[in-house]
Amino acid sequence: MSNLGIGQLAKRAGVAIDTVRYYERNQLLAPAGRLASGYRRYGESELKRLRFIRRAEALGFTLEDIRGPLSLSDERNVAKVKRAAEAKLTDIEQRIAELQRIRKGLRTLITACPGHGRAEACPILNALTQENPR
Amino acid sequence: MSNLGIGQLAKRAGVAIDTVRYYERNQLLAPAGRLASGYRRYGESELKRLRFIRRAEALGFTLEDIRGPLSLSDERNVAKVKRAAEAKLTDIEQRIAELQRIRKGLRTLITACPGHGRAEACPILNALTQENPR
DNA sequence: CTTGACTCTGGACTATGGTCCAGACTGCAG
DNA sequence: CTGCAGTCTGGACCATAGTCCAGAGTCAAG
Repeated sequence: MSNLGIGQLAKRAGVAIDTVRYYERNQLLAPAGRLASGYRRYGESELKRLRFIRRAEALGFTLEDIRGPLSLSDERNVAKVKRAAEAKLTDIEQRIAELQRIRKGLRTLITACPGHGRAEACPILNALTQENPR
Repeated sequence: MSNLGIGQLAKRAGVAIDTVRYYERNQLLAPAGRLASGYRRYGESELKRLRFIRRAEALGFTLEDIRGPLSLSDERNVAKVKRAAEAKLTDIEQRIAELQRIRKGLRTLITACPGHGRAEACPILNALTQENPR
């Protein structure tokens, strides 16, 4: 271990090989060391970084966030990381609120719709069709 | 009214001209009638359809949903429309649940993070870095 | 008839996060 | 040494929902 080809690294991190190269191209991963042949070589630190990225994604961070506030060089900057997490939380809360608004609308319409009969009796169609849907 | 150019139609429906043409290209709108010059002409029904599409989008339907279950030919099929609305509700609820899971994780980490000091004392960084984050 | 606004077309481009491909080269086991 | 698996590169492509552009043609007011 700790001297991995790109295939082994990808497998251990649970990502595709192309994803590793994509991350390198997009500065999420530092350029890998190379063998004389040009083959990339990785150690434990790259594996950790890759797992770091995956966990950050699972917390709702975009790759752009990870490139920026959560970048390699900032992994030790606690204050910046906390601010990034707070900003992301605000963002997530707004998305939840928006989806809840949509859910409420759908629930209201579904409850009121008999599921058969004339289109004019279907509140879903009416809501979509009328000038002032409610 | 009821004999509109694409510009008037777009303005009344509150969308961009390019969006109207995009919808036509993608079968969300039937091919428009044409003048001898090739200019598209629209009436009230197209305006209604366009507004229908916009409202459906606001309820979380994708253009693919609108092309399918909410297509022009199905606007009168109450049972199908209700099923589509129910499926969309389920979808929205799953997205909400996922975001709530993420929100919970972020809140826990933010609350526990002092916002300064050693990186090792920052639960956000620990969660992202460690093998078994919690 | 001129002028400016409107419209036409096909195709390129945006952001996001990758995925896939061809053609060439390398590493390693037998 | 052969052969197969692994890797290299640059670039094309996916979905989503449009947006923008150039170059050409058209409509309507004055």
